Amino acid sequence: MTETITQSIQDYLKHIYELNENGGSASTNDIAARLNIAPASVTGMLQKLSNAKPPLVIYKKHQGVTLTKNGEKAALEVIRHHRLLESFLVNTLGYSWDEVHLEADKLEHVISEDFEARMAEALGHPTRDPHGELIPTADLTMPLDKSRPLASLRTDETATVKRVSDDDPALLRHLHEIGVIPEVKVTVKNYSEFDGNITLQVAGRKSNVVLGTVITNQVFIEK
Amino acid sequence: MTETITQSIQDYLKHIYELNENGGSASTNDIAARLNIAPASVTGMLQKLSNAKPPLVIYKKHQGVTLTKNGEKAALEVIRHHRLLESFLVNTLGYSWDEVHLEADKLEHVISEDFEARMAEALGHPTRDPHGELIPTADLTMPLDKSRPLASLRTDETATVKRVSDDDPALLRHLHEIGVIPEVKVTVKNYSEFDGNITLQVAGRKSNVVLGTVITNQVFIEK
DNA sequence: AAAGTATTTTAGTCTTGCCTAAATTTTTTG
DNA sequence: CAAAAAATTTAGGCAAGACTAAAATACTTT
Repeated sequence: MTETITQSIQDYLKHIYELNENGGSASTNDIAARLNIAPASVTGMLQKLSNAKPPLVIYKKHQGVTLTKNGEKAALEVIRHHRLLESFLVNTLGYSWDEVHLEADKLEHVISEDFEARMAEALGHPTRDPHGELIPTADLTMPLDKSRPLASLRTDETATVKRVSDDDPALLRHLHEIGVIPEVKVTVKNYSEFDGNITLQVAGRKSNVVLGTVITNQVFIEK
Repeated sequence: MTETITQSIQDYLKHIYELNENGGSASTNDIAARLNIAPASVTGMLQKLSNAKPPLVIYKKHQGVTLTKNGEKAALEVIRHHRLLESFLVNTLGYSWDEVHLEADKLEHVISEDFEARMAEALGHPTRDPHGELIPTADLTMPLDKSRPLASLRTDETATVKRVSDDDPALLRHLHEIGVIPEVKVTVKNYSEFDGNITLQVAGRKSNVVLGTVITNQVFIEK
């Protein structure tokens, strides 16, 4: 009997997926921090998920956790929902890109496959959401992301903004204000060895902006 | 400390509201049937809701249950969500009127007040959903419904279809096929004393249709 | 009005998903 | 490399919201 994938489980899988994207396996503590629950609760759930049939995660005590193929499919399903929803809300209901995240976090667990398909259709099967994050395909494959942090650019290099971290609405509003949004061309006019500050020229803007590493590590570009 | 209104509670309140609309107080059994749960479970929840502070229902053992003002507001909130969602899904994603119900049942508990407001705005503040059901106003008042069953019309009477019961998708598809949809003018060409059948002329249609009471009691008109 | 039937409530369980406190393991550091 | 610190797991609990079986109440019918 296949395990029922509850809302709570979807949230675990989604966050484990994202943690796996960066470093290898996701730690109990990191998961707990992201889900805002106690680490002890996470341990319990991980045990459950790894004993599910079929297992959704691979879990060895004290060594963090990785998704199985099944777990990954379930995670990508949720992520696809989330990112399509963000696009849809921006497009159809005039949400701004700093407002969509919370709403999508709730809706992603609830919409039907039909709803998902209709959104994709209505939006013309987009490949990125409003923050530039790649949308898993309908057959649940995650496209390869070739972007790297703006922080890695040096003086005189030019690139296109592809993606922006979406979890801080205030940062999103600020980036929008200075024109740093997906598909915009930017040129590094200066890189400071000391503090990592980058002086950036943004296409279509008169004056340059100086961005610290806190920001330049949250903005991703492709050359 | 105000009671948290969970999804489950919202469902109870919504169905109690609808049962209250017809006969006076809602019985344990009727609620159980609508929610597809055991009557014993309903009793437990009713006790909880009537002991909440503030109470959401008025409940006397063995005598069914009624909503308090607070309970009614909460119910109307959910119903407003549901009906706006139905309109929105039909309008924006091309759902047909027999497909929206299930989707709206899940979404109604999850959307924010902001989402609700944006939908209302985008739809031009509609007063009825695709089935013609009245949408509670933004300040949570239910407009007065003056419609009555098509079954109550007699030969040579003419009226406008206002509303159609939305819980049977097959019936909805059939009604759509024969053109019996909100705001359409109809005329009774014949009423049969024996079986209650009504022969109906639908504006814009060539041939008349004969409808039994099962149908004519689910279609509501105004003269 | 008594008997039988239908409805409702009580009592006791179960599962999910979270919690805290304490124990254990792993990692870091002097 | 041992001691301290950090991370993780175990153990025991709790609340929500469902269930079943049995008891109690209310309604119907003769």
